Amino acid sequence: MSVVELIVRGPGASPQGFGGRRRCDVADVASRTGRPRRADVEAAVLDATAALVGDRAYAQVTIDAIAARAVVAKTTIYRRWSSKAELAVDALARTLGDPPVDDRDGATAVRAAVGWLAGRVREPDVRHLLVGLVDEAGRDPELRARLRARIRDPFTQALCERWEVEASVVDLVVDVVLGAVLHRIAMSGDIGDGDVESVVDLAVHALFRGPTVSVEP
Amino acid sequence: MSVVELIVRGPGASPQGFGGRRRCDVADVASRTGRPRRADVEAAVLDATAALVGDRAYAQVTIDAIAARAVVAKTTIYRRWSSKAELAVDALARTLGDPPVDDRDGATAVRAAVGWLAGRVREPDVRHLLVGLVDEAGRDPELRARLRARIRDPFTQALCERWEVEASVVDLVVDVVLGAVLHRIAMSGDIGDGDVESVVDLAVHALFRGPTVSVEP
Amino acid sequence: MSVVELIVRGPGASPQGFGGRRRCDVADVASRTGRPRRADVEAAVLDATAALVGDRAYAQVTIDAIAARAVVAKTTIYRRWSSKAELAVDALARTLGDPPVDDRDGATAVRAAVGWLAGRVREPDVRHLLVGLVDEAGRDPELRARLRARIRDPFTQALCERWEVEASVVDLVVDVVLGAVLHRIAMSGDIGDGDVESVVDLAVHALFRGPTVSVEP
Amino acid sequence: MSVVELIVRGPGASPQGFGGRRRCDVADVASRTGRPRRADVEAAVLDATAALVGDRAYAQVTIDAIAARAVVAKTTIYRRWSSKAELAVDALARTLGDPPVDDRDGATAVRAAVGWLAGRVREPDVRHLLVGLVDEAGRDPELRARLRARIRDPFTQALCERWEVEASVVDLVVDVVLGAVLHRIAMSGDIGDGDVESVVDLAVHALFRGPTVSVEP
DNA sequence: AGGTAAGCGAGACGGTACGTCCCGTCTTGAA
DNA sequence: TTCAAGACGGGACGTACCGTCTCGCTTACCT
Repeated sequence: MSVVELIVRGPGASPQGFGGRRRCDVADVASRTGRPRRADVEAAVLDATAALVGDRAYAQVTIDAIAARAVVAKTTIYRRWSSKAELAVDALARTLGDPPVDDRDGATAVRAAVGWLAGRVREPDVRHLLVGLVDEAGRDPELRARLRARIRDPFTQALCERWEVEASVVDLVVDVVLGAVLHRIAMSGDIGDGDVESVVDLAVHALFRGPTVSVEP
Repeated sequence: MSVVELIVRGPGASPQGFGGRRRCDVADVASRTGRPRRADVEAAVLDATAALVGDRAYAQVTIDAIAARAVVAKTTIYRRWSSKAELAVDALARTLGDPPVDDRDGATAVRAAVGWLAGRVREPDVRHLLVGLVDEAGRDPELRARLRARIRDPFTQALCERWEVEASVVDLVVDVVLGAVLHRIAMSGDIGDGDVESVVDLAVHALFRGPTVSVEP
Repeated sequence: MSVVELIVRGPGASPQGFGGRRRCDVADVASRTGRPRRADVEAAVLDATAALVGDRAYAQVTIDAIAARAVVAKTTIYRRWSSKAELAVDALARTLGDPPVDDRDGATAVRAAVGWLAGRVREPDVRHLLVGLVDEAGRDPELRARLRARIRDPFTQALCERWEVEASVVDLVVDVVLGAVLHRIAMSGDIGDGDVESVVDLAVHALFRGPTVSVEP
Repeated sequence: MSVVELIVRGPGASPQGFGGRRRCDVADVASRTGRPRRADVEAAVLDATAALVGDRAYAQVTIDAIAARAVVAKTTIYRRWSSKAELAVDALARTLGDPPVDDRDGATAVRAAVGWLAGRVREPDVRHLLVGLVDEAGRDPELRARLRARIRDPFTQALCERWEVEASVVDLVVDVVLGAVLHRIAMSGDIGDGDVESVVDLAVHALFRGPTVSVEP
């Protein structure tokens, strides 16, 4: 089961109450009666979101524009996602994708996976989505949980299962890599390949040596 | 707009909107004529911004609320800062402050300084401002430059002058620390003291060992 | 904006501001799709306008106040009327109403109708609206046309059809009566019943004698 | 003593309390101490006002624009006139000017004077000023008084003195002529020469026959 | 085959904030 | 004192999105 599938389905249907009255979760299509939902809407909307977010920043992308681009009514979007942020999380998960399969042994493969993540977050669409969500997550605990569950956890989990490293340390590594790359681009507009390498090395080093490093002058 | 300017541009050159042009930078006080700007406005607005941003997130803080809290007209704010972002940068610079003076020798003092930065960014006001600005910086190169110049450069410069480390490496350290802490809080709502330590150690380690680290399993 | 329109114009053709285009005319209800406009909004807004304009002058009445009084969002007003002036014309037409039916023969009835008009324009709401619009009409040809079509023409037409007088002469009579009454009140704050009589007589006299009168001392 | 002089001086210095604290009246330059007022400011400001009001409508002309055009500071304007309306009245009086001297006998000369007034009010500058003031006069009794004293009364008075007609009737004639012409232009954008003639004839007829006319069908 | 329940497109709606414009007042320094 | 210059408080403007709602129509499943 790919991370994307896991994300879209959710790791346990997680009906933790998004949306007051509506049934906004994409997954629980359980209802048998009535006209079934158009199957292609979800992908169209998610792709439209990612495409628009590739050009302008997240806050500049309006729901109306997404709806227009996806050739879908705004109502149809809000029927599936209760807010722009929720939609963005799904769009991000879909755009981000899964790390490539890697048959190599431990450290090499782990480094490659972290490097892949660092590379992905440099892309405008991923970056804009993530930065926009980080902003909104500051004022919405549920969004934080969703973000964790859909973006960070799948990655962490994959690494843990495959190469037996501790989850909490991997979480930190992910936060360091994503945070550092995003912040550097936010400050400078871009980040050089060398600096990406540095950040990844830094983080992965911590992964294997343990997080705490003694400093001698 | 001075009369001289008006004469040069010709009367009726701009059929409406005299006085529309602004000189928004707080710094270029150059103008010697006319009523001088109230000296206390800047501090009042900046403090009001920081105070409001301590409670809710940056995007939730309206210019009207800032004006009301600073007991100042909205127009007065727009006369000095051309946008909310520009105002936020100044508020952040003011709120952040300078690292405490430190007489100790090299590594210890550097670590302390970086640790101080990590601690500051955990505070709600600094964090909200910085996260909000990172979001907006994605779509505004000038804001990026401003952010660099007002927030990161002073810190970097202080470290470089005092303890002779390379600026580009310090920049990276700052980005790693800020990025990692912000991202962790965005994902988890909080960051433990231990994790802060880890991140600081990680970054400072790189500072002294050089950025690139070879990894052996 | 329909999906079809969007497709024709191309996706992303207008990078922001979807839905920015308005169809402000209250009349062209043509659109059959979408949520229908609330039927009671128009009357509520128009009545609110007339009521507020009865107290203070037209320029003092804000759109926000009208919206508040009509218990309607400001955006809803701007969706139907593209400007305050357009709204005022409709409010004026509604408030002014039609001259009372009159079965009497020619001159008597005509005089009564003109007298009715003179009486109506003395009322604060009609007067404030008309004076405000006259001011704005000076800088807006479309508003002039609208004003003619909605206010003067219906009255003129009614008189012409019923009693067979020439339209151009009736137009002049209307302008004389309205103009004179408004101008007198603007200059003096009020106009006596006798003067109203004089003005009406003056105008109606011209109506039947023809407009040009030779003067011998 | 010309009407303009009469207007500028005021028919008795009339210190009826415009402006709370300031001494805004142009006339009472009595003060002996301090720097004397620049003599040319008044004409420059009044001319600038008339010139600007010739292009755009009264409400579109800002005090800043007038100040810029007159090459004068806004403060200087407000030192002499307490509001835009008061300034406009003076500008109107100056622009309007006096009826040309006329040695002919009674009716002919009276008709010529009224015709001159009708012609003046067709000019854009006079018209815009007058219409704008009529609008504002609706909400300001003092402005009404000023308008009467400076615009209508001098004209009326001149006619009364010279040809011995009753003031109240002349007032009505003036209101009919000005009102009708202004209203027609407001409605139609222009008024033909024939219609001006008609209006003048109408009014002057009333002047000599007495206002009330019996109507027989 | 008809009924029922939901999906869908379209767009109106309430609400909030924005950034601009202009008014009339004020505060400085120089004349 | 006057004047130039321009900051200031205040109020309204018209726009932009958000997320909700209400229509009429469509499309499945269930009697």
